[in-house]
Amino acid sequence: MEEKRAIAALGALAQETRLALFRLLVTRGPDGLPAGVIADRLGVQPSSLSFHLAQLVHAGLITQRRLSRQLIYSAEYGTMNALLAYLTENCCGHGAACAPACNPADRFTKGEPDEAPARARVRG
Amino acid sequence: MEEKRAIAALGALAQETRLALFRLLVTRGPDGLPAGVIADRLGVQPSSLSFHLAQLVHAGLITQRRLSRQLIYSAEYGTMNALLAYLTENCCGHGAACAPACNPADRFTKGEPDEAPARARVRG
DNA sequence: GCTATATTTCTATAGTTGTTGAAATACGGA
DNA sequence: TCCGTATTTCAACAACTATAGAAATATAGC
Repeated sequence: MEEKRAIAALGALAQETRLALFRLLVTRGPDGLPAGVIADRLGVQPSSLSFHLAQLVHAGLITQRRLSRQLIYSAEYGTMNALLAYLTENCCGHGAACAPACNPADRFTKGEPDEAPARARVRG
Repeated sequence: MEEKRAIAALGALAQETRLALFRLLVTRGPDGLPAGVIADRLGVQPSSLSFHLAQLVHAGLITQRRLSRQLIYSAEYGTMNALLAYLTENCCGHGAACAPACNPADRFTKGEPDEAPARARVRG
């Protein structure tokens, strides 16, 4: 990840509504949520939510897809992982980053078993 | 980590000078660097650097200590790790975060061997 | 105590960001 | 085609953030 994209991502997350929004989507996996549901959950006005959604999309942290009349937003895990790697770059020596990839695939393809899943692989 | 502290940390990092500054300190480990050296490396004016250093200190991402006439700044790895955990919370299911702790201790106590060190332990 | 160095604090200014409400656009169904 | 729902875009304003330069503070050595 280059500096500019990292700053965009950090700036996008450094705001109450957007941080809550992103964390909400992170827990939802690839399915995501429609804008209206997000607005209800977070208690923000539609125009304000739209503004924040656009910022997160522009930063590459979430993606948008249309499903009939609704716009569905979901977390972009790759960007988040790249950001974590960028922040921790060289923290443990010689070009290595400490942060591994967050990989929600297991959880959302296996029907959420009751026990905690195995750790995501590093750079998986 | 609570929301307010996470936002403060993200906001502190979402700026060109501060992000470069934090990443510089991350590579230096507990030894850190004096303000003057940082100003030279980043090419910013002392008053501007001081402003940015204060923001990072306030966000808990770096700490300050005095060494004679110099003020030495170093990265606060604990805060960074807490932030990574906060961002990835529940991304892999059931309250678990994917991001492990970045633990520079090995590197800085073993004299930086030529090969890459073992991965930092999770929540170590 | 005086001087030099290292760094911070203060003040002013320019630029960026978030909120609101009203109007516009996109889609689906009668 | 007309209507209702879902969502975005626009414009105006208040609040916050970054920068520069000048003045102030802290420390060390003579």
